[in-house]
Parts: sequence; C-alpha cells; structure tokens
Amino acid sequence: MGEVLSEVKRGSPEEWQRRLETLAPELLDELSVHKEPEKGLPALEGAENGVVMRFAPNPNGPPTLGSARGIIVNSEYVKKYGGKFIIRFDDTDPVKKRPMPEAYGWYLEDCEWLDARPDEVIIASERVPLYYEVAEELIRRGGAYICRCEQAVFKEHKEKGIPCVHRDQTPEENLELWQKMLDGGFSEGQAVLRVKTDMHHKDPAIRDWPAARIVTAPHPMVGTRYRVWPLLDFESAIEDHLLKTTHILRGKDLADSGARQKYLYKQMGWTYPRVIHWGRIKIHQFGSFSTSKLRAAIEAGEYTGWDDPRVPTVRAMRCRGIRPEALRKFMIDLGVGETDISISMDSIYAENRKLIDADSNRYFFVWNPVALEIEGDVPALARAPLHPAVARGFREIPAGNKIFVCQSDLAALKVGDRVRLKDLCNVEVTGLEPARALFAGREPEKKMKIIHWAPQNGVAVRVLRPDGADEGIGEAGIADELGRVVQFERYGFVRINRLGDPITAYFTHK
RNA sequence: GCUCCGGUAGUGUAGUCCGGUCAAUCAUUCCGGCCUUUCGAGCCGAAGACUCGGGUUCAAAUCCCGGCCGGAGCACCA
Repeated sequence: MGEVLSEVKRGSPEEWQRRLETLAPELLDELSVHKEPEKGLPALEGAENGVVMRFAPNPNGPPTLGSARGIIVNSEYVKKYGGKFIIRFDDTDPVKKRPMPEAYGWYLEDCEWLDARPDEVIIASERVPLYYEVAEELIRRGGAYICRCEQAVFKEHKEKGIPCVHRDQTPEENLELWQKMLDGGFSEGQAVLRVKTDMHHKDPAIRDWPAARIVTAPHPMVGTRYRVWPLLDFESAIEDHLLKTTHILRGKDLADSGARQKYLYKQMGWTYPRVIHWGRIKIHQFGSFSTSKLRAAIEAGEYTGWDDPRVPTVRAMRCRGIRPEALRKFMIDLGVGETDISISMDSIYAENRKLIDADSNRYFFVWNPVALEIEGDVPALARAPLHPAVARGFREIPAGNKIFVCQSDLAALKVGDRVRLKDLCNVEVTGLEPARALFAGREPEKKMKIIHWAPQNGVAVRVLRPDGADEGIGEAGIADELGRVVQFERYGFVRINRLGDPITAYFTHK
C-alpha cells in the first residue's frame, strides 16, 4: 500500500489523468459529473408504485402554518408518486381537544386553496364501531385487557415495570368487562382498554398503553352516541391499516407511536407503514403556535378572528395576499428534517414577492398625512403608471395646490430643500409649520429626492399589519382593487380586503 | 429519573447511508456598488458554517467512542 502511494505521489496530476484516460475513460466522465442536488422533496423509499398518505389534524381550529406544512408535503408526495391523499380528522376527544364543527370545512377549504384537494376525507368520530371491532378482536387474541387500576397506580406500575393484576384476565373476562364499559356499567375513569406490549420494555413510554377510555360528555358531531372513545394511538393505528396508508409523516412528538402501535399490528397480523419523522416548526414572527392557545386568545377578544393578520393561520395568510404557490414552494424547500426549526416569515415573503410583484398595481398611500400647500403652477392632474415595468396603463390622480405627504418625509426636510413629488412635479420647501412649498418645475431632475403624495380628496385607508396598524390617505383608484394585492409605493404590498370609510387593507409584506 | 431523536453560515437547506469530485450547495437575511421618477423589482460584488474532544484511515462534515447543547416521550390529549 505504502509503495503504491509513494508512486502516486511521484507522478503529476496530469500524468495520472493521461493514464486514467487510457485505462478507464468512463471513470473520467464520472468524475466531472457533479451530482445535481435533487430538486424538491427527498425521495421516499418504497414509493415506486404509488403512495397513500394522510394528513390527520384535530379539527379544533382552522389550519395553521404548521398544518400547512403537513398538508403540502403529504400532498406533494402524492403528486410526485401518484396515489391517494387523505384528510383524516382525528376528532376522538370530545372534551380536552373538543372539535369545532366549522373547522372540518375550514380544513377542506384551505386544502383546496393550497392546491391539495384530498382524494378522501375520513372522520374518526363516524367510524367508532370499526375501532370497537378491532378492540374485541384484539381482546380475543389476548392482545389487550381491561385495566381497572387508578391512573396514578398504573403509572407507578409502569415506572417499576411490574404488571398489574388485570393483565392476566382471560379474554372471556376481558370481553365481558369491555361490554360492561360499553353498556355503562363503569363510569368515567373506572376502566380503560389497554394494549399489551411488554412491561419490561426499556422505554417506559412503550409499556402497556391505553387504547380507549370512557367519556360521557357529548361529542360536538355525534353527541352521546358513544361513551367509549379510542385514544389517538389506537384510532390512528387502526385507520392507517384500514386506509392502506403506505407512508406516515409524523411529528417528532409522536415518535413513540410507532413502537407502541407495532405491538397491535403484530397481534393483528398487519404490516406497519413506513414512517418519517419531522421536527417542530416555529416562526420567529409568531413564536410557536398551538391551536388551543389561539382559540383562547380569539375568544378573549385579543384578535378579531381566525383571519386576523397577526395570527399564523392559513386563512390569515390568504387574507394578506400570500399566494398558495409561495407557501408550497417554501414548505417543500424546508424538506422533512428531524431537527426542530425556527424559520422566518421573510423567506415566505421573498417567495411571495417574486410571484406578486409583476401583477400588483402601484398606488400612493400616505400614512400619518400632513397637508402641504404649494404655491405656483402645480398640474391639476398627475398621470402615473400602474406598474413601473409592466405596461398596464396609467392611473390619473387629481393634484393641485394642496396635497398630503407623509409626516416622516416632511420631518426629513428643511426649508430650502428641493424634492420631487413622484409623477407630479418638483417643489422647494418654503415652510414647515404649516408645511408650504413652491412649485419648481415639472421635469424630473437627476438625483433629486423623491417622495410620494396623496390628493386632497383621497380615500381614507387603514392598513392592518401583523405588528399594528397604519392609517392615512390614498388615491381613489385603490377602491377598484377589492380582493387584490397592490403595492403602496414606498410602503409595501397590501391586499385590499374591505371597501368603506376607511378602506381596510391587510399588510402583505414589504 | 428512564427512554428516544437531533446538532452544516443570522435563518433554513444540500452533502452524511456507500469517507476522497467539499478550500462544502442553494435560498433567504445582512453589507457594499450599479440601475430605477418607490425605501419595490432588477444587476454586480462581498461577508458568513461542518457542536467539541478523542479514535480509525493515506484521507473524516461523512465511520466509531465520549462530552456538551437542544428537542421530544413516559396522559384515561392530539
């Protein structure tokens, strides 16, 4: 080996290249081929013949940006490999994660908007009998038992790794107790269905886990039809089998579910889907978002609703003029890493800006307006392009000797300064309190500071931002842009959401 | 406490499985400059990273061991 290497060292690279050319030219080609990074999502193993994937939210509020990631990535894989994309509502807790009846539709709407229309929609609360069937079969096979330990007692058993007395009940006894649970022979907390795993499993989180419990409170969708409700691991395990799910994308918080559910799969003779975990996502501008916390804040009146621009929901993004394509591209670029990530809205904004810039008409909006009197021959009408680069025509803005400018622009000026009023004329400042100026020519001059302005009879505009609100005056044409995204020059992009006095716009981004 | 999973520029991300093409990709952000009748767009340029320590090897971001840091689970929540 050492000999070979010292020989290699003696030759020049060029010499070796020549030798390689004669020996194996095909290897040389290989050298110059740079592995192109695969665009989009990483390949899924075992996806060659199509996939069945599901996104399984609890409908206790509308989709957030976190949900959007799940919707987009799952649906994108289905687009990529063919197959089926399923939305499954895991709404099996009538109390602690009480579903919101409206939220089911909200999810479907937002999926549609995100270009992720599901091929199938499943609602767990409508399929409880299916879970009962599996429960009974599992009991018959000796894979589950009715545990009547008090919660705290079982917890101790679990920590110490010792089975409780109920673990040895025969299937017949368990079947009888199960029936008693269903029939109302037990009250809440008195009995629970437990899946047998291994009380000596080294990870305590895996030991005999609960599969179903008694809840007597009415469920918002099915009322009091059921008094025994499955827990997530049980419901989800069964559904994934019934739906023939091939790949599960699962948050790291559910990382133990696979290990737990595999005991059930083994007992039932089912094949477990492939699982990919991903980390938690946080957004700088919003922090982490839990639907329940949001719900509480909205109910407390801290926000105007689920589409308040300060809130990280898909509907809020929609109202702010974020395009679904921007969200898709962004989420797909994130990939499916297991690390927890903390991202900035700036990246989404940058993506969105590329999409909306060419389509957005430009308008003047003056925030914190201050009146400016101009002496001289100011044109009565300004003609400004709707877009600086795309020929889409012009907007006409009444001007004249009295207009409005931003207080902050005025504050940066002093008497004697010359400034360009965009698309109108030049002026020379002659006074500040009150603000006065003198007409100073119509032709633009190089290097002159340029500010925008608003007409005396403009429309009142209120911009709601994630970080507050701005009020001011805009040109009248803004009223023609309801529902569209426009750019307020030198301010940023906004979506015109409501006409009226004032017109309400949601801030999109700079 | 027990168990599991991560750690590449400010933020994300590619590369890690199968060590050499990596003086490490792309995006975003930031900073210069140009251009522009917007502080938008565009163009040019710059800066910026392999968690640490050992080991294996001719060669380590990549393999092994240990430390540190971070996250998660151990609910009759999802």
